[in-house]
Amino acid sequence: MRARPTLEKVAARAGVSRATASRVVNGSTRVAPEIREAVNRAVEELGYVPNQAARSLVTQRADSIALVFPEPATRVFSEDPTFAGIIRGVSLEIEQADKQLVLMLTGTPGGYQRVERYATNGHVDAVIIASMHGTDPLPGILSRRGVPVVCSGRPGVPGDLPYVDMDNLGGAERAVRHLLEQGRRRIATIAGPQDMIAGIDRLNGYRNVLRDSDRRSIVAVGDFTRESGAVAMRQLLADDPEIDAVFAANDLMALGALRTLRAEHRRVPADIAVVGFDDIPAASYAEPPLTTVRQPTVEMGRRLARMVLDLEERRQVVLPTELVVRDSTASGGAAS
Amino acid sequence: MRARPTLEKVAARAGVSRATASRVVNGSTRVAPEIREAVNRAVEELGYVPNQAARSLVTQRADSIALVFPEPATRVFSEDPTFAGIIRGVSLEIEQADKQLVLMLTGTPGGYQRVERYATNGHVDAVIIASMHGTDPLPGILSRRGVPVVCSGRPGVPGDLPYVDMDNLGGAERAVRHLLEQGRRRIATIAGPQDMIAGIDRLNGYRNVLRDSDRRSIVAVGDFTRESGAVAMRQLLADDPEIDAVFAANDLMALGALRTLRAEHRRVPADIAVVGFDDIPAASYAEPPLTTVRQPTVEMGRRLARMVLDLEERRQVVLPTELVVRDSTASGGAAS
DNA sequence: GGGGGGTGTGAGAGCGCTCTCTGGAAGAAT
DNA sequence: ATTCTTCCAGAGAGCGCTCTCACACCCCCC
Repeated sequence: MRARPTLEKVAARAGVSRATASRVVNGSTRVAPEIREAVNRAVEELGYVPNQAARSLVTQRADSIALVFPEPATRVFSEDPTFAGIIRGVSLEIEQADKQLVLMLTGTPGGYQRVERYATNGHVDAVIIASMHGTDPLPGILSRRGVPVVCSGRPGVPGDLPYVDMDNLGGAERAVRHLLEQGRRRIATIAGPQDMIAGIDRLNGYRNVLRDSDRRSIVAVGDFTRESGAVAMRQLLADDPEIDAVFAANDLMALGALRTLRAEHRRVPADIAVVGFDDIPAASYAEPPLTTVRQPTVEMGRRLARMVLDLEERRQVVLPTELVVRDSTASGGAAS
Repeated sequence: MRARPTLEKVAARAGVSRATASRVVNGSTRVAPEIREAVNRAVEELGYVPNQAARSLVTQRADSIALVFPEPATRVFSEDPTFAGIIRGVSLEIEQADKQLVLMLTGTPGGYQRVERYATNGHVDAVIIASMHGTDPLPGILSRRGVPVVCSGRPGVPGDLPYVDMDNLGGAERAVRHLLEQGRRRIATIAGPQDMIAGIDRLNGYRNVLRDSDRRSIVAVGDFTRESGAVAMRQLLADDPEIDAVFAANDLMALGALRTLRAEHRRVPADIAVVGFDDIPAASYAEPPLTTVRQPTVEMGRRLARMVLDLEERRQVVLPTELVVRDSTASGGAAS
């Protein structure tokens, strides 16, 4: 590999000082047009690219952003396309800002310290944390150490940490209201883990709507996996065989529920309607296609990135979710 | 953010020179034990962390590795857990080597130039390319520019570029042989895109086995999406209604085929057996659970990383695949 | 025509680190 | 006892860049 040209060489070729060359490269306007031209030509001819390390050393900026997936997240990583969407969104914005995206999956339990070291270290300018558990200490720690941080999902501990969240509450409310509108009478829910904000909010949304309509809640709790959805559905059916609708707190659990219902010979949507949450690709291919609540995952990634890049005014953003109606809640079924 | 301590401060506190402090920090053995001890204590007390930029500037190494997903890959990103597995594997090894993982999704068409600039730039020490199309020019370009490169998947153009590939050929052969052993007579395939090595190899595996058994090939081509699998299956059925087995070149297409078969009231596996490839999570939850060929994706990621970290002897590795038998190919079905 | 203000360029320090080179002390060999 | 070798620590250069400061120059106004 031939040695890369330095600013010095560019300056020499253009017949100016290193300082002026630097000014041109960094887009300063206070340079005479003809000189700017000469420097740009030299840059072009030599194929000059600034040395990031040297630049960082003096500017104290790294021009890179860390995206951290804490250990619990890495486990579901492969089956949950939410993360893929976030990564894409973040990547899009980071690329536009001409910075680098450093991905950190804290696979090992000790991974946190590694992240802490790297982040407090000047390696990265800011950290985006795809934290699932609201009680995750990492955002607080980093923030206190002076590292700009933004969380995907509202942190559980109240405070002024910046975050981008989905409207889980509103989405759940809309989903359950939709079931009511379809004439469903006994509406159960398969809730998510109650130590995750998303799980809590979605259950609250369900409860809010049922309370307003004077119906009682029928709740089973899963852990966002397909298997737990199947188990929860069995339990729900055993508890109350009259159930005619289920709101699952995510699609994976809804898919599990569908499986149980098939095994128990309950027709969907004729006997029982099912709604999920997330709108993962598999939802639309389910049998029957699953009504669900869509989340703007790529947009979430973008906003997260924009926030740490200081392109965003607000420090706390909640993105709207959208009900996607498919066959699993088709109306008229309740009449049978 | 309080100023981070420098080596100078550590040296002062330990009562040694900067050079010696540097030696200790970098684990040189040629330092007296008591001095090493003193320096380590100072590091501890001050919470010293080396400045990577300064280090890179002099060592000419970036201590970070780029993982590049070319544009075509980013599209399927969200539905294909293969990539998630690779990322995890790479991340695991990189973490162990105490380096950084820079993720680059070349979302925009112009993204290639950005990757090229970054890589030839000293930003990263090496590049891992999750290239899907065998004819991707990027690996060759970077390699010629002196950047260490390794590809996930065998490059289409013959040469000595390092790669880690799955045993697509062997896996396909085993799958089709399995169908023969189950007594299936007319075995069709839904092939993948023929501009991807994985698509080509899997089709060749299918052909090899059928040729050896004097059966004729029945081929439809898809593009690895669920929808294309459904379409291909319809076409296959129209072409030859006597088909009693299908080998799909990936699980998504197999899932699509399953959907078509259900719509056409063909029983699986009684009337027709289905095999997929990849063993994505959805395969085991399909109706019926899908027989498929498992790929060691995390292991692939690890090997890719180890290769660019020079921890691997061989420059070209093919990882074994494994047939996972589930209900979709249960035997006896052909008799009905 | 001389002083003030503005504008564009160059000189040079220094970011924090590694690494070579030199020097001195201690041990081995004659 | 003297010289040679070995080993360890320190001095200092310099990686490539940015940025402050000083300086030269030109235009305008009184």
